[in-house]
Order: sequence, then structure tokens, then C-alpha cells
Amino acid sequence: MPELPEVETTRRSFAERIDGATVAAVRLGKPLRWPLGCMPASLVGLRIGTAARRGKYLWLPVGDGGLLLHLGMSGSLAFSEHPGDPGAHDHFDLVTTRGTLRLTDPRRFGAVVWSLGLDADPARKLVAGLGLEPFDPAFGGEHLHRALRGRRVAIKQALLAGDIVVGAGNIYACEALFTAGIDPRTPAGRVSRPRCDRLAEAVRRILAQALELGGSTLRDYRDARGMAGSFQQHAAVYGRAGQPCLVCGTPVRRIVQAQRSTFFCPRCQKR
DNA sequence: AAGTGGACCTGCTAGC
DNA sequence: TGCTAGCAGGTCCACT
Repeated sequence: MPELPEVETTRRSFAERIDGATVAAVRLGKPLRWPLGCMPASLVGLRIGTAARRGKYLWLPVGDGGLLLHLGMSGSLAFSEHPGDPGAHDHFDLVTTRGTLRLTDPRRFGAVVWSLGLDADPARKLVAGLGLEPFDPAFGGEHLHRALRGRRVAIKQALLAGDIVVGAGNIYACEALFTAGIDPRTPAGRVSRPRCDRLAEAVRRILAQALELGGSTLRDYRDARGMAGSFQQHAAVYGRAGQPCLVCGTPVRRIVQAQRSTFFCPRCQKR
């Protein structure tokens, strides 16, 4: 599910309410991607700080450390109105003096990890390889061009890898490449400097637009207040295989790259 | 070193 | 109606 716009929308939807609250209890469901790494009971009584985001990770300060959360493919966080009856896919409850924040994640690719800081293990290890934030002023055509130099993977895969720029997952990488007019199969190292300028700008514009629309709700994504996103209604190519390109009318194509679907317009997007 | 494929796990849908 | 194959928003790891 969650790419940067969904994760950031989620963060904004719970950060204010939970900031300054105290942990009253922690409940664990089935195991997630990694073990929590501390005794849940030891969190009780600790004060929660202001939630932050790095890439698609959320960082929730708790006491002298914090929880690094990832929503995986199918995760969502929500304030639970019925904290007494967890469902089959509710795998983490943070019961606080300001409500219960509950992680629901059917596929369990998500994670909740205790760490003494973002720069302490294990959080540091998970965040270490991440690229620039897309809205960091340092992210632009120059950075992109330099980082892509010598890379032979397709540009789509280079964007998804997250070591150059974070936040664009499968939906927004497809959309950004469409906006920039770049064929997703183009070898990354062969994207010219001017096209890198356009691509960096497209990544920012698409993510900003998605953020304004509260992200994409393809299936079940909701923010912590239960609000769905609506970017999917504005997608130019993602999920539109066979339908006419909104610009030129050519049918949108679906191909597979690195075992993931890629959608693009074979006419508007060039190598 | 960079690139590739498999792994993790569950649910939904299209097609027979 | 019921079964099955294929697909889904992510990312880590082992291997070449």
C-alpha cells in the first residue's frame, strides 16, 4: 500500500493527537517482519513524542528511544475505537492516554521495531541506505544524474530501489516517469541531464499532488482517522492497462520489471 | 559492485 | 457455485 504520500498522510493524521501522551499498554498480535526487540511491558509509562517520517518509515519517539514503524504492502495505522477486540490482522496496539493506535496489516510485511534512536541500531541499519527525501532541496536533476551514472538497470527500477530518492513506490514511480515522458525501460545511466531535471521535478510534483489528495486508496488504505485517499482517480497510467492514454489516446501498456507491474504510454514516453 | 531472483504472507478477483 | 492462478501499495537477502 503505502508509499510516501500514504505514510506522510498517516503521520499527519495521528502525530498531533498522540504527541505528549503516555504509553498505558502494548499488545502484540502475530509476528511482523522483525521482532519488536524489547519487552512491550517496559514501554508502559513512557512519554510519546512527535512522530517523524524518513522515506516510508515512521519514527515515533517513546521515552529515551522510539519505535520505527513500516506499513509494508498492506499495513495501516488507525485510532481504534474498540481496543478490546482486535481483529485477525491487528498485530500491534499502542494503548496510550490519548487513545489506542492500532497497526492492521493482513500480509504482515510491516514492522515495528524498538530502537534507542534513529541513529542507533537497529533503526540506523534500516534507514542507512536510504536516498534523499524528494522535497530535500539537494534532490534535483544534478543529484539524480550523478547517482544514475553507470547504472544499467532500467530507470523505473532505479527509482524504486530507494537508494537515490525515497518515497516513490510502484504507483508514483510509474506516474512520475509518465509525467517526465521517459520510457521506464530506459537504462538508468542513459537518462540525460535535462531529462533528469524533468524527472526529479516530476517525482516531486507527483508526490506533492498525491499528498494533497491524501494518497491513493486502491483497496483498503486509510489514514489514522479513517480517511481514504483519492489520487488513484487522477492516475494517468497506473492500473490503466489497455485504456487510452489521457494525452494521446494510445492504449496504456503493462509490462513486468523486476517482478512488478509497470504501466506506461508507449507513445508519450521515450527512451 | 551491480544486477537478479526468491522470500516473506494473506486476500481478492478473474477465469474456467 | 467452486477451485485455481495470478496479482497486490515493499524491501531484505543470497547468489552470480
